[in-house]
Amino acid sequence: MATGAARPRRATIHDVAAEAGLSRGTVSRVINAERYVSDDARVAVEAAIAKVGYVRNTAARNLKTQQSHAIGLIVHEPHSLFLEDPVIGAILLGTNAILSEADYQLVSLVIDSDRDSDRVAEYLSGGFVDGVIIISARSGDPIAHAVVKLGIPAAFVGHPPDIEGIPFIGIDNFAGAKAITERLLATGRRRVGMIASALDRDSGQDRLAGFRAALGDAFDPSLVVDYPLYSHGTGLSGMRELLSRAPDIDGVFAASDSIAAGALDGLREAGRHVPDDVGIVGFDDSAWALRCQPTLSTVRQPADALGRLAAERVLSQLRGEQVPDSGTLLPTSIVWRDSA
Amino acid sequence: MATGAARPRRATIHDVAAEAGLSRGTVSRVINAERYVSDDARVAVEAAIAKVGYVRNTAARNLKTQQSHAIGLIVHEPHSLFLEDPVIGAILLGTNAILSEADYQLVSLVIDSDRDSDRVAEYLSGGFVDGVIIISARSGDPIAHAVVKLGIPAAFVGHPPDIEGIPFIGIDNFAGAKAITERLLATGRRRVGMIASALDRDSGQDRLAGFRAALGDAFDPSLVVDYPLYSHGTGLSGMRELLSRAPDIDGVFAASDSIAAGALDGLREAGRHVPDDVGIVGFDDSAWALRCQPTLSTVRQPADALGRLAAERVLSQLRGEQVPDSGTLLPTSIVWRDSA
DNA sequence: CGTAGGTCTGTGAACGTTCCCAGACTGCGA
DNA sequence: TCGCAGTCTGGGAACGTTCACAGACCTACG
Repeated sequence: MATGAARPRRATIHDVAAEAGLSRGTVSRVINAERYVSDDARVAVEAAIAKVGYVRNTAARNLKTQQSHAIGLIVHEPHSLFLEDPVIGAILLGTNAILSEADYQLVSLVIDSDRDSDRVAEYLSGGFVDGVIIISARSGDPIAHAVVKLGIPAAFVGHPPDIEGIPFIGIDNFAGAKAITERLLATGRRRVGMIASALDRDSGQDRLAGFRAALGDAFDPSLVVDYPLYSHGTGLSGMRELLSRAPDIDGVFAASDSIAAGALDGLREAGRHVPDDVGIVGFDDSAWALRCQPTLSTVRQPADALGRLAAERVLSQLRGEQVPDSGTLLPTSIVWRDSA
Repeated sequence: MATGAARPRRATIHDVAAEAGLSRGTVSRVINAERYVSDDARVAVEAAIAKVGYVRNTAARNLKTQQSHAIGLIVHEPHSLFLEDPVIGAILLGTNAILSEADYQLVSLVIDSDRDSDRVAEYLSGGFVDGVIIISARSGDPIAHAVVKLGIPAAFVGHPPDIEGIPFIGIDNFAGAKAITERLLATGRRRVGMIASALDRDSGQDRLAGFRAALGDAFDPSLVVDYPLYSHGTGLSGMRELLSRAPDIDGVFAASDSIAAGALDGLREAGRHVPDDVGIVGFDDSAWALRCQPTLSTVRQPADALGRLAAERVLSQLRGEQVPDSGTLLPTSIVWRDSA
């Protein structure tokens, strides 16, 4: 029999009240840790809860309180990348850790097309979530504007250039990119290029700007290629392109570790040795970095902390606290390994 | 201002009824696509819904119907692996596609420790999900037994050896492993080893058994190493161990693509050339396979279909249909590339 | 001793939906 | 003409919780 027996009726707050010889109200006060409950009552209720195996009915609670106790995590990436990108994964884990502590359910909403975008906007207006965390929003993002309009408590991870009124948590992409490029230059490289990506977002823009700032007058626009996605494929194509444009290239800053991994494959394909012929540095210090051959020098970003902080920002708005409108930038650090 | 303005009251079924000049009951019948609604009423209600921007209140619905409209996806893996493993990712995507079509919310429950296990068991008994899909259950799994006891509609992906009464969807690991090992042998390899993994699960066991069957009398237990996790690290350690045990090894069956990727790094480290010195084959045909250098010959498993089918099994139980107690095994195929 | 203020408890009402029943209307055959 | 089956609609009741309110009790102070 696969259909299973009829499930037993779940215990309600009434059963607990009857068992404890008290009223609904008192039980509710114990459950919600409110004031004005005597020690006797508290003990009795707790014993009764354990005895009848009571678990609070979320639907009834949500209905009465007009809240969903859910937070949406909106990710603007293709589904495939969502699963593949270790940075997003780490952010998700951090967010989830904080939210489950606070008894909130995380709902992941992946936006892959304009159709998704509309569906998610409708979902948000339906009150299915009490707040949202938005990852990697692009400029002109309709979802972000819908969130502002609906007045839903929110936080960005990363900083979309054109949206006001929502706090954001990010990293200093400019400083990180500048620092690692300088470090790469310090190894004596003369012809240094970049495989840029996601220029429609602040992360992509700022990493490029940092690279440019590090090079100063030596900056050569023909040594920069760019592609939309932070992906292995971007690195492979980008490296091929750079090699064809400048066969004498001896250093590459890849805008992410996954791109760097692709670039390494591109160099291997072309018979170049890393780091002797070409030095490569990445960005993220994700799971890719250690798995590369040779191991990748990269910029470490605290992805887990980004997720945690964003979640805390949303929760504090939900508690009605005044949240600083401005953003927070977390510091990055350089991890130097064997690829440069 | 980050706190946002007061949100407007959401339209209810009453508003729709008033707008359409009909009663609650009729509106509800239209929404739930029931019989006995006149065309006039249907049109009027649909217009009213659009006009007032009505979205159904899930909490109220769930409360009344005593269902959560959520399905749990229970994954027995460390959090890190959950994000990294492309097979699990593909299963998740397949599951989610089917469930969201049927208006069910997917809730991922990752079990990383015994504490998690207890928490999830309690969660399940709380009625937060109407059904569960269990991935990669180990033998003697307490959660699986709890599910049977609670009578929650469920389906396994993969087949835990000691649990009856729950349908499962799997692949024929034995046949796949046997076939690719035979193909590897056909390239003329003489000393073929295996890096096995997850021997506490059917997938691990069956892949090892298939390998053994393919070798027949030539099977040499000293050429098999095993580690708990399907991971890159397993492949690296395993390859080092195999090389130290049998320096003349010329073929390796890795129990997963991620293991194969690690093994490739191990061979590179030892200066062996693939496929000239050693031929390597993997299992899964995941995103890793194409990214390896050289590209990996492997067994393709329809991970997306596994997820879809498991979801459908659970949904049909929810509809009260009789589901065959037995399992379904989906066929695998061999994808031959450059690593052997 | 009366009263004020604090603590604690019980109860009715409400959240928005679905389910069920009663009843109105229609068409059709006896 | 009547009854009956089928179609359609309206409204009461209930799901399990939280909140507001009312009232009981205790202590302490004038």
